[in-house]
Parts: sequence; C-alpha cells; structure tokens
Amino acid sequence: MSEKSDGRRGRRRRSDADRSATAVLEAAVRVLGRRPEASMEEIAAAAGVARQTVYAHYPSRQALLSAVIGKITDDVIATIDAAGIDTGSAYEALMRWLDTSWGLLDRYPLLLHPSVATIDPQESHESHLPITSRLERLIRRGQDAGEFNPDLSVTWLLAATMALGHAAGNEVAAGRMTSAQAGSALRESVLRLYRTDDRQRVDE
Amino acid sequence: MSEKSDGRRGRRRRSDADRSATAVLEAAVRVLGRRPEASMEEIAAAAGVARQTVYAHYPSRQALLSAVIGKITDDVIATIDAAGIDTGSAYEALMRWLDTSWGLLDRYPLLLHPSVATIDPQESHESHLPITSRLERLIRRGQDAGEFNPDLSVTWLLAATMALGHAAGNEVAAGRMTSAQAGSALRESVLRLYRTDDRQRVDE
DNA sequence: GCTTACTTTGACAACACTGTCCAAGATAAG
DNA sequence: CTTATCTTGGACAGTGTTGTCAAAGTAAGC
Repeated sequence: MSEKSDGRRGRRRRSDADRSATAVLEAAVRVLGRRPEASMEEIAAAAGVARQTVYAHYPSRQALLSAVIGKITDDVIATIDAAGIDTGSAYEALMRWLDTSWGLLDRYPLLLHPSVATIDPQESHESHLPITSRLERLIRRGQDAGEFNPDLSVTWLLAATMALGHAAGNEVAAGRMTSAQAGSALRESVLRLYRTDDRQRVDE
Repeated sequence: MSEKSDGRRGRRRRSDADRSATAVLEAAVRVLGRRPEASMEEIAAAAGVARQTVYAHYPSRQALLSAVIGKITDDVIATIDAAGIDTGSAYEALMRWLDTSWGLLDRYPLLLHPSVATIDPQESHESHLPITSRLERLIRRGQDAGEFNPDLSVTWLLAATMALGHAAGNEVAAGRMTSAQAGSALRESVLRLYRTDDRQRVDE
C-alpha cells in the first residue's frame, strides 16, 4: 500500500524525487494534521518545495489527502496491534489501548479536533474504522466477561471514549492541561465509565 | 442588543425589510448551524431572498455570523438561567443543566461538532463562555460541598462534560442512537464522572 | 561528462466566493 | 395616490483556490 512500485523500464526513480515525495508527504501529515483546510501552497512551503512539485507526485489534493490518511492509518494500526489488545484481562487491555492511543493522538493531531469528518466524511469513517473496531471488540470482550459496566451500550462507550480522548488532546493543545495531567484524567474518566458499580478503584 | 433602533427621522422602517432581515437571520442559524462554511448564496436561498438582500441587512459575512452567534447565545443563556442552576443540591442542578443543555444541542447543532472553533476561534470561545462559566460555577459548588468527585479537576470535568455532550449529539445525528438513548447514556456517563466513589447510584 | 529524469519558475485557465454598484420593478407607508 | 424604501437581477472587480503547461535549470545515473 505504501510502496509505489511503478514498473518503469528505463532508469530507476531518481533519489531526489523520492526525497521530495516523502518530504511532501511528511509535511502534509504535519500541516494537514493541524489544519485540514490548509492550501497546497502551505504544504509545499512546509515541505520546502514548489507547489508544482507537489503536483508532480500527487496529482490532486484528494490524492495527497488519501496518501496522508493511509500513512497515518498504517502506523496507527501497527502501533495498536503491537500493544496486544486481545491478551490479558479486558481491564488491562483497555489501559494499554488508552496509553497507546493517547500517544498516537499526541503524534497525529489530525485524529483529533480538526474534525477529520469535515474534510471527507466517507474516507474518514473508514480510516477510523481500524481503530474503533479494535476498541469495539475489546469492549465486547470486557462486557461479556463481566469486567465492564453492561449498562452502557457498546456504541456509546465507543463514542464516549473517543470523545474523551479528543477532549484530553484539546485541553493539552489549548495549554489548559499538561500532557501528563490530561493522560491521567483520561484514564481515570474512562475507568469510571467502564467499571462495574461494585468494583473498587484499583490503580494507584 | 437585539433591537436595532436606528434613529431615522423620515418614514418608519418598512415591514418587509424587517421580515427579510429576520428570515435571513433564521436561515443563517439553520444553515450555518449545519455547515459553517456555507456560502452567502446558500443562506440567501434558504431564506428565500436574493443574495444582495442579505448584504442589504448584514454588510459582511462576518457581521452575519456575529448576529447568528449572538442570537444563539442570547437564547442559550436565557434557557440555562431559567433552569436555575444555582438552587438545590449540586447533583440536582447538574441533572437540570444536562437536560437543558441537551435540549439546546438538539435545537442548535451549531454548538456541536462542526467545530465552531474552525470558523472563528476567538468569537467561538467567547460564545461558549456563558455556557461553560455557568457549569464551571456549578462544578465548583459541587466539589466544595463534597457532592462531586474531587479527584478530577474543574477544567477537565468541564471539558469532559462538553465532549460527552457533543458525542451524544453526534451519535443521534449519525443515526446510531435515538435522542432518548443518547440523553440517558449522557446522564449516566456524566454521573459516573462526577460522583464520589462511595456514592451509590441514585437515579432510577 | 553526457544524457535524461526531475525540479523550478512563471504564467495561465477555470472556478468559487465575497463584496459592490446600478437600474428597474415591486410594495409598503404616508 | 405618491413617494420613499425595499428587492432583485445583472454585471463586475478582487481574491484565493486547484490544476495545467512550457521552458529553463539542476542533479542523478551511467
């Protein structure tokens, strides 16, 4: 998915072309992450190339956007899967999921506020799917095992968890909380949503 | 604030001018509520007037936007104040605040996701202030009285509450939950965030 | 060092939007 | 009925965007 192996017969792809392409992609991740409505001009400037060079590698704004989403999604999936959501108790796994996702939100603010949905509802929902579907599975497992509060629906817990994550990211971005404060508040809050009523607090 | 009493000396302001102005404002609330990036053309069409007529009453897009925000804010403040946030137990007041705000979110989707912040961070923060400041006062009162969980900061409870409200609104908008389901999930979730650890569930 | 792929610069068309002006035509106020 | 006010359609300047093209410069590959 990431490798573009266009079968050219002639010479190899020149190295600076590669450099430009990746520079543009990385700049796009950075810039569009903060402001999805940023112009191609801005992205080009951030990448240190001319605007036309961007078009040399990505034929349209939409294409660049897709590449950005793809890159982020790949990374996100890999990171989450590496955290091993399906092992251990659901509670434990949830905490791991939270820490991992919190780190990802830090790295990719695009997953946050700027409402990815604003830019492309279709593609954004699909891009979120690999993240949410894993959490959804985890929630189901926890509820089935009696570890998680069964009063709140899976749908809602999913939405609420994402919303709290977004909120935490925002508070940090707005400078109202430190990353550590927000992270701990997020854990505590999610725990309160998920735990069964009889469960006492466990974490320190 | 709402009355524009321009001291004309000659004839009175014509009635159709008034009608147009309010039609435009109402249409703007509706249209910009859903999509803040909507063009003046769209708003005019929704109001059933020509684009130039919009400019006859609101000299610029920004002016119209301010009027929209002002109108919504006025209504929101009045509605919340009417709910009497400062009387009764903090818990009780919180539930009243929630119900009221939930209704408002239903009425003004602009307060929701479309990230008002996207359109004008400055003005949006000020427009949210009358809402958040009242909740903030309530949270403080509850924590001081020992009714609310003191482990989570006022700042965070504020952000988390708003976030959950937004999430609930979205779930309804996306058709994944009914308004009743989302409302009850919202109450339950907020309750879980605010209550002290020893408190047992009270609501039905 | 020569060839070729890539980049850059500048210019340009197409489009959408905001904001303005004017000249009729419609209509409410007196 | 008269008149000031309002609405409307057409036109237009200004701006900012995406996307394309061609010519000239630059650097990688052999």
